[in-house]
Amino acid sequence: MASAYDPHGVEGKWYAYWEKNGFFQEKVDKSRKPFSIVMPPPNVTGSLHLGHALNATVQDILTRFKRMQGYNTLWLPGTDHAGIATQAKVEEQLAKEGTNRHELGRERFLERVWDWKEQYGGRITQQLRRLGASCDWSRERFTMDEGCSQAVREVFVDLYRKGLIYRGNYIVNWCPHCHTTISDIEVEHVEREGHLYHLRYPVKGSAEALVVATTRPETMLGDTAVAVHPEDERYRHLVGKTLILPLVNREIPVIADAYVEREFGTGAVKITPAHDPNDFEIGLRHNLPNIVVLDKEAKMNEQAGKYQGLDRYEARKVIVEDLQAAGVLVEIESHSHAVGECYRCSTVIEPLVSRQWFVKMGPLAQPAMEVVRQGKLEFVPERFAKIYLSWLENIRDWCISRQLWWGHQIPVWYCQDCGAEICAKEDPTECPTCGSQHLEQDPDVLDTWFSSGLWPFSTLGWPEKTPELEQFYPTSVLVTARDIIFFWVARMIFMALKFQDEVPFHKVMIHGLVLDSQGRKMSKSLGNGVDPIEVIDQYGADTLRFMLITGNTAGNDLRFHPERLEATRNFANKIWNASRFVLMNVQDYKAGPRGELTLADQWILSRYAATVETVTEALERFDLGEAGRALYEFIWNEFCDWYIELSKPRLYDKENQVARHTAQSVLIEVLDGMLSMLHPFMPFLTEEIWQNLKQHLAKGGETLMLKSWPERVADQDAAVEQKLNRIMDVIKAVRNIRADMNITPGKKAEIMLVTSDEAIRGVLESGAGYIRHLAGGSQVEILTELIEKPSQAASAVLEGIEIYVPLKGLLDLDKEMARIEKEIAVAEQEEIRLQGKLNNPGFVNKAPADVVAKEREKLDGIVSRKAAMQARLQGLR
RNA sequence: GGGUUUGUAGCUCAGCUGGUUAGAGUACCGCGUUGACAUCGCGGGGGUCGGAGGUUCGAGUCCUCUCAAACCCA
Repeated sequence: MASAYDPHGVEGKWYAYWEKNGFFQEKVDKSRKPFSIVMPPPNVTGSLHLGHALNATVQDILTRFKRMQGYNTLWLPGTDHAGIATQAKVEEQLAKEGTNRHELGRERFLERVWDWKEQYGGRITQQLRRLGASCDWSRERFTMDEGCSQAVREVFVDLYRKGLIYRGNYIVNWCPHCHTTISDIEVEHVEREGHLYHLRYPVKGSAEALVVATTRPETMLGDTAVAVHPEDERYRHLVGKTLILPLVNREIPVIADAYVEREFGTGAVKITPAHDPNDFEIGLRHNLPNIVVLDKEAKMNEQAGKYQGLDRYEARKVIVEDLQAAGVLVEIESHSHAVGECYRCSTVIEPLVSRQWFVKMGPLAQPAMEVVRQGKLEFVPERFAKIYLSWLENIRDWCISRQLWWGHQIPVWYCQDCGAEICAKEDPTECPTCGSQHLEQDPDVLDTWFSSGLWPFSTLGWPEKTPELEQFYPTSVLVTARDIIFFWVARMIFMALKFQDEVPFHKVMIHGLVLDSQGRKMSKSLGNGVDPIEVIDQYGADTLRFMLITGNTAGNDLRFHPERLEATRNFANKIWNASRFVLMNVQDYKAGPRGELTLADQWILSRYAATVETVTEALERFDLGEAGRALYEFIWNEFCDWYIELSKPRLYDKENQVARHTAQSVLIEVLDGMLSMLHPFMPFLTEEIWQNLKQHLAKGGETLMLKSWPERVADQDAAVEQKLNRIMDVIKAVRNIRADMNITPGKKAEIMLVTSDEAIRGVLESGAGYIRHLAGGSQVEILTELIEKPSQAASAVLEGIEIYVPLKGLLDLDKEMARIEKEIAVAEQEEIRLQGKLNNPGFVNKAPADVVAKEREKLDGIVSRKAAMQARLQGLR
């Protein structure tokens, strides 16, 4: 084995081995408890980013853990057809070829998209393999595959027939760049500097005028009213009067509506129902006409008269000039306000009234809120339940039609002869009303989230009643980032409740976003993205995985710091070398009953037991960071720093084969368990090592990933741990002396330990060898008392133990006295603190007896330690 | 405007239901290479836990207010 771990070659080798042998696949097995996860499908156009890497790592850890625990495990992968994104990719291609989708026609265009998907769509799933994802690729799904499409049809038709899907003329978010509607949550609100234009609208038949304030003067052409607050004294007399709309000379009414904010602008708002969602609502309340003045390119249309053909921003300029010339413009104020942008292309969206398909949310949202309120579905961390609920409480109907070609085409046909509207699971051939065969399908497709909303059950075979659906549904947990709670999580929940009468998953585990080192979102435009594949190439997948999950706590965002990768890489190397040490020293090991366990053996087995417990419990509650940290500490600080060192004398002692064999057996046992627990976190490294270790194990197997999870054995031994802790304290104290006294590590020194306590004496005697070995002792002498204190010795005092390191002629007396004085000062501080506490009647009377006893014991220890140090100081003077 | 989160060592973060002298990694200082590892070992310095009140015998941890930052919603 090389002296440093090199992930290159190792990772690909084991992934291929696992996948080829079908270790990721499990058949439905009713005799075992199921554990299932459906992967949030990444966009088929996408390539892996760190967010995916974190998401997949979390799922993989949980899956590998549960698999080792013996659950019937399924982690189902797949990709999302990503309507706009994918269509845009192919349109880009076509543009390069000098053509476009309209020239190609719908059918040929879709062929091209499928071709594209076949060719490039597998990229992200290949990248997930690099990460070590142990999902069952044999069950990989795609939101547009046959089964998912069938489910979409089923759901659409059912909701349509129940009146939960309707078509209507409403205001929607139109992206002039993507040429499609987008849903409310696909609009990002961005704070922008703009202007507030004050315009004077004359009152008909009067010299008076009403001044309105607006950020979008160009939409005035579509104004159909002006609104004021009903209780606004300034304008009360004008309500019901008629205004003359400048430039177009249309008569519009002054209406009263409580929506108007009196303090904002002039307190009078122009109402353009066709181009503003709030105005649209007001328009409905007051029965106002909608006048659409912008077209699908966001250019002024024929309703705009002489402005027709102008882009909305050019139109603004021209109209403002005209208004000024007409004396309508009163003033222009600077004003910053939130502008809606398309989440994909950042084009300012245009609210537009048009005819679209909607899902009626009220009846679907209610049960979706109930299951969370009743605890049938839990969010981890639970605070995300609040965000989810408040969103559903204010939900508006969901616009599901998209003016794209790539996606699930809406299963509604219009009869060209009688005008009938047909919604059917199977494509109809003739009109059921008039028998005509002139049917035309609605050209729009469904929002991508409509199909991903069905993901937890469509991927398990629904609408068929499959064994998979029966065994693995509801899924155990959904793991996802917090930014798609609305987009996706909520939709899966209400769809599942509607079509399965059951939650889609028992728990939702929300993790944070991966940010750059300055805390900014990673984005293409900022160029601050980090490619996980590059990280894997450089450090290995195990390092990336471990760094991602130990970086912070559940639900919080994580800043990406390259230095942390180095630290984790070092940890991987540490494991590698500790394992290398074990393997090098067990070459001759033969299984068989071991001899008596030493204190060190008992100690590491006790610590191991505690670690199994901590790690298992942490994983059970999805606290991966805690589990990872517990493993890190056990492996580095306990196994490597102490146990390996403590085992060396026995391993190197050729005289005592029983002792050597016993040490070997404990090393093997602990290493085996340690690798098992670490496997979900660092699958490649652990498999590589374990394959070398398994020949020494009673229970081998083909792969570590199918090995059973270490049992939670309750043999943690507090007495043993206390004993070894005492020995460690002595070793640390001697090391401390040596460092302070500049005794070079190579130089051995005599160590004298004095104790009058029988029990402590026993412990020291059993640990004398350890002390000599780890504290650089030439010999260790244990005395009950010391009549003549050595004057030429450095010393330290522990509870019940005095330590002397004789330094013939080398002792710097001043330095030694200063050392002791400093120690005494620290002890005194502590004594004062404890005395104060124990003299407080409130504490003594009200605190639990064991807490008080502990404090008293501590004080006694300090007092005697201090006395011993003072005596020592006297002796030196 | 409403909501959520964060504020602990120079930096990045732990610290579960309030109870040892508040931890780790990294950085820094000193010593060190004979047989797991210099991607290492040993030792060390460094924090009035954002601020102010309060509850409590006891607060980094609970409550109120306040300051600062990030994000979400309107």
